[in-house]
Amino acid sequence: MDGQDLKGSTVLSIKRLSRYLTHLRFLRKTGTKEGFSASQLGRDLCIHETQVRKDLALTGLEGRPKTGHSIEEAIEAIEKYFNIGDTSEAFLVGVGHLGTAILGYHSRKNSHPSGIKIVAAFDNDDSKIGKTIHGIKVLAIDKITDLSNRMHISIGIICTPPEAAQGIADMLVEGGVKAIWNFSPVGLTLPESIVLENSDIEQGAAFLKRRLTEQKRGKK
Amino acid sequence: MDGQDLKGSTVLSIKRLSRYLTHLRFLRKTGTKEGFSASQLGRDLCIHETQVRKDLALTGLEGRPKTGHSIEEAIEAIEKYFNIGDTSEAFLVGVGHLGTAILGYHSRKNSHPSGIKIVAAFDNDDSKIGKTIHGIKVLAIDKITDLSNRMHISIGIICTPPEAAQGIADMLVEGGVKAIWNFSPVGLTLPESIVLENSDIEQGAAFLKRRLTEQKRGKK
DNA sequence: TAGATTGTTAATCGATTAACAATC
DNA sequence: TAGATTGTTAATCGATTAACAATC
Repeated sequence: MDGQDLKGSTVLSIKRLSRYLTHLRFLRKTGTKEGFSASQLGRDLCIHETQVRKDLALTGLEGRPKTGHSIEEAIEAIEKYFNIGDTSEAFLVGVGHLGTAILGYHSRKNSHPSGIKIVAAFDNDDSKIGKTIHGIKVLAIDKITDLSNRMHISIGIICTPPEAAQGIADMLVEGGVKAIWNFSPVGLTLPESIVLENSDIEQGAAFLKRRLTEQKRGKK
Repeated sequence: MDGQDLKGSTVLSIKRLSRYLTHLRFLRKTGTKEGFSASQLGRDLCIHETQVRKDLALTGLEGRPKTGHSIEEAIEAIEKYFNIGDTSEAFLVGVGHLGTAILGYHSRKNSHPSGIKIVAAFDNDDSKIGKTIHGIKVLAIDKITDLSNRMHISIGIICTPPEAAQGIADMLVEGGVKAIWNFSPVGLTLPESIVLENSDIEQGAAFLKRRLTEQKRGKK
């Protein structure tokens, strides 16, 4: 199986690979060693070593018995798996606190470690339109579809309040985006062909509340 | 099985229940009907109806054949399942863009729809310390442990750069928090008893990049 | 060589979906 | 009553882990 092979890339393996990449970059920056083994990486991230091997196999990476893998080679393989070198351009809609935070991660000129570059932002608030945030100009919502078509934007990032999310998604789809990254807590209805990732932050809060509740009730 | 029963609450069912709650609150606010069925809710959120029934059963909610469930009763049951009425107090560490965004969601005086209230924020940047953001005072990092102990804080929210995350986690644990909500992209090492939720936003970016890559390579 | 590690096949485990009796 | 919907048990599906041959 090589990196071009599409088989077996489930959402879970993809997100683990993202964690491997983050950790390996961290090792490259701070560590002294050039190599690692699947069991080491698994120990660091609390993931079973067989799982790590299967995931790494998805990228086409090959190791050597007894020696393990090269950190540098593994980083390259995972970056290629994610096609990080080929930057995807994105529009971000909704420049509230969260939108501004996402802009901060994805707008810097030369650093796109995840391979996504936000090239314009949109809001319906007149006091924001025209301003520049993190070097990105904020434009009016009604420009989304036309601009997206003309600039061949591939990703739309939705950071609006829930009421607005579906309407914005429709505009982005009409603008020809291939993927939508939805931070609003609503389920969007989209054409089958559109890639959708929901990053509803409040689900994390719910999880914590429930586990704390279990502890409390369990102790009674 | 009733709401006090701890069996079967996996991380997946918990996060689905969070989505049900969001959607049912939305229906209450905007809709005209008082009831819903598991199949309707499943259709709205693209979740199998049997799954919805099993998840709702975890909260102890009971419906009536032919009629379905009451929206109001379901919201109450899920809120009780998450113990949302019993607000948990939290410290937030790292008041960058993301930290500020999270503060915006969880600091407002009277509205804590997820049951988490941030009561203080911390940063190591002198230009931020002493300021008030979203009504919350920013304090120096070295106050975390002592203050957390004295105030009996139950949740620590980490929005720092990756290098700092483990050190902050240690301080929070020493301060007696029962749960950590980690937005930094590193795996934390914590005592078994601490509840941990990782909300690494960049994993969403990785997922989109991979799916776009598959589409592109598949078309070739 | 011996031992550590890889990569893969088989077994297990858990989550989802199907089937169906109960009932309003 | 008949039909829709609930709630649960059984079957299926997919993801994780165990086992093991290959090899440096």
